[in-house]
Amino acid sequence: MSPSIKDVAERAGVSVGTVSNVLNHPERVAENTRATVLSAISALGFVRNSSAAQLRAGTSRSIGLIVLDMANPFFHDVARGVEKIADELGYAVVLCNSDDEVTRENRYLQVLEEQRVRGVLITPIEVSSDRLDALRRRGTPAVLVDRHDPRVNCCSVAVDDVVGGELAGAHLVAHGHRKILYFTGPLALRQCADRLTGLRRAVAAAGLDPEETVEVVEGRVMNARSAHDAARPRLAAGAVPTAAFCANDLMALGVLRAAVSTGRRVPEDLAIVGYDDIEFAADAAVPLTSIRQPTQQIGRTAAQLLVEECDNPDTHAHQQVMFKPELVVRDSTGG
Amino acid sequence: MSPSIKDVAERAGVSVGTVSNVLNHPERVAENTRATVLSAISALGFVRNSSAAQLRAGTSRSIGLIVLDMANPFFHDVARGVEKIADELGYAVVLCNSDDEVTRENRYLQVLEEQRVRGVLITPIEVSSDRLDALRRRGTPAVLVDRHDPRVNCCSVAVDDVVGGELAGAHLVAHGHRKILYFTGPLALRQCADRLTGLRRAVAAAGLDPEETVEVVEGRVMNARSAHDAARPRLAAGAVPTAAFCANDLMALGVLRAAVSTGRRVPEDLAIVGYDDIEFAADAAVPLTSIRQPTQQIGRTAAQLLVEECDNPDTHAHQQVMFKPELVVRDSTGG
DNA sequence: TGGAGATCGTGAAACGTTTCATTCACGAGT
DNA sequence: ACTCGTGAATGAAACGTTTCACGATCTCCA
Repeated sequence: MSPSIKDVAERAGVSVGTVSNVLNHPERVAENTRATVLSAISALGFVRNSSAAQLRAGTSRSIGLIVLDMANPFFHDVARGVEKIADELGYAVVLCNSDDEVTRENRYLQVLEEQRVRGVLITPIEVSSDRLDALRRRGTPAVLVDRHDPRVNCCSVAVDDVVGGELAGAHLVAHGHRKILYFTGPLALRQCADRLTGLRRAVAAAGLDPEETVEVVEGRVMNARSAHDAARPRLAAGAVPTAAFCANDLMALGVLRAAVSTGRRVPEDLAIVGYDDIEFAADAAVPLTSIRQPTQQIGRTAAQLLVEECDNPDTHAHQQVMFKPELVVRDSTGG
Repeated sequence: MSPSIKDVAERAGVSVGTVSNVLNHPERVAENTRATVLSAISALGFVRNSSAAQLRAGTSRSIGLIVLDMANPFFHDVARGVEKIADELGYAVVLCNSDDEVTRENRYLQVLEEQRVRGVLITPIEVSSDRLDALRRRGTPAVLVDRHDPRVNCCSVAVDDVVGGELAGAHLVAHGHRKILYFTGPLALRQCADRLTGLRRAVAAAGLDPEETVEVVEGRVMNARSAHDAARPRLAAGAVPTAAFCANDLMALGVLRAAVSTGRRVPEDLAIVGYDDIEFAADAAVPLTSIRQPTQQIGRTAAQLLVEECDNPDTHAHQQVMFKPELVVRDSTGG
């Protein structure tokens, strides 16, 4: 089908080894031979067959990245960070989207292993994955993203969600709020539970009773619609809460809409704090106060850890990196 | 390093050919041999080396997808549609994000060609790409996504932006608006220009003078911030326009924020129509009327066209598919 | 009993690279 | 005149599969 290195060699009147050298070690071949070969290459439209190259080389220069959900700006930024570092270090990134489905996750792990990637960056759907363990046992390093390994068996990079909850709680309490709604997804998710822990801790630290001050509104899904629906009845009644903390920005937007449509002013009648500081947070009708995570940094660090492990499999020591989130104050809490 | 088919064969006491058959044509091998081989496989933790397989097979079962910007929900949905069809037809999708940089686009085209993908789906950054032409000339089919080929040399799938502009214009005119601001990105972009053409056409169709009715506000970038900044002075003055049409939803959100912060009520004082119908449009403080494009459908159709071309390179005839967008009415125009 | 099928399994070739030991050519140094 | 060294190119082996023509073994029936 497409021309091979052999065709190029023939046309240039050299051996295949020389053509290969032109491709991979240009300095080893004399000026004019190189020119002849290069012109043969472009005349024939030769494109290297990476399967053959990789088969022979035995090792690839690529890493896999499996994210939970490409629609989520968080993971998009993580991917950006990963690509940046990979680029610098000469690795290619194979991007996979598990879409929160275990079967997809497993399929991608299989594909990546068949492709002999050097390592894998992954936000696993479940805390422990047999498929992932098997991969690691066979010698492909993995780094967990936005998760921690309960057994400290591999590197991981995450953000401290308890601190995030505390930042939000302290901010609201400092503004005088004494009745705070916490809109959250399933508390079975570590992230949701940790943020609540932080919120309560901040409330307690201010000498208030968490039981009395914090009301938890737990929903199944974490989108704007569900938060809007959950918030409406609690706001319509002219009720007590003066503040809402939401487990992500989408939910915060939902609460904001509920406030607007029930005639409550933000932040005068209701202060709102979101989480993630997605792009839209700053551009909401009332710009949202939110908790920002160092997303790109997460990706960069994860990639660095992975490459470090690939390059020094023996001396490598696993690390659990934990970043601190940061509070971004905007109009929704009175700026 | 990792065990090969040969190790498996040895352990199972069969030939390599038989192991290969177990992997690829299980029906050709007897029940018990198959069982022996399978247990050898799992005992050794054998994972097929896809480089070798592909090298020998000569052809891969994968297609490339190069999108402009993974952060954009539009492309995310397109990707979803592509994956769905590819899945059904047994193809793997290699996802690439050119991030609007020509060098990245070219690098990915190179990588995909080296991997011998069967075909490429791409939203090219520039109308014509030499690298892409070369790829096609060498026999890798390509389908354009959200773009059209000026020379009708390959398949393409896009949406009619003129119709989108017309829908928005007709809707606003029907609601009595006689002074409409059009917030847009560079009119050099076909999409932006087409939407304006449609808007003017609708205005003219209602017997109004487009020159007088439509005021164009052209910005360099198409995000919420820029639209907000451009809108503020034009709204603060208690000025004439009663409606805004925005070239995308992000800009519409920016205009909405400008309206809220200058005390204009939406839709009473200012009606707003966005474009794309992104997820957030429905969840904005005032849910946005918007123009919806059949995004997943675009991805599905593009994938089908590509696979069709891969499977029947000879009988294949290029098609330029053009979908019609649809108006989604919500509160921001008085629902 | 022999022969025709059918059913399974074998073994070697081939895919397109990279690598590396080897050869070649040619000056320089003694 | 000879070795030595150096820079350049060669050619064959190897990477791990898949494929395919060919045996080997069994079953069935005349």
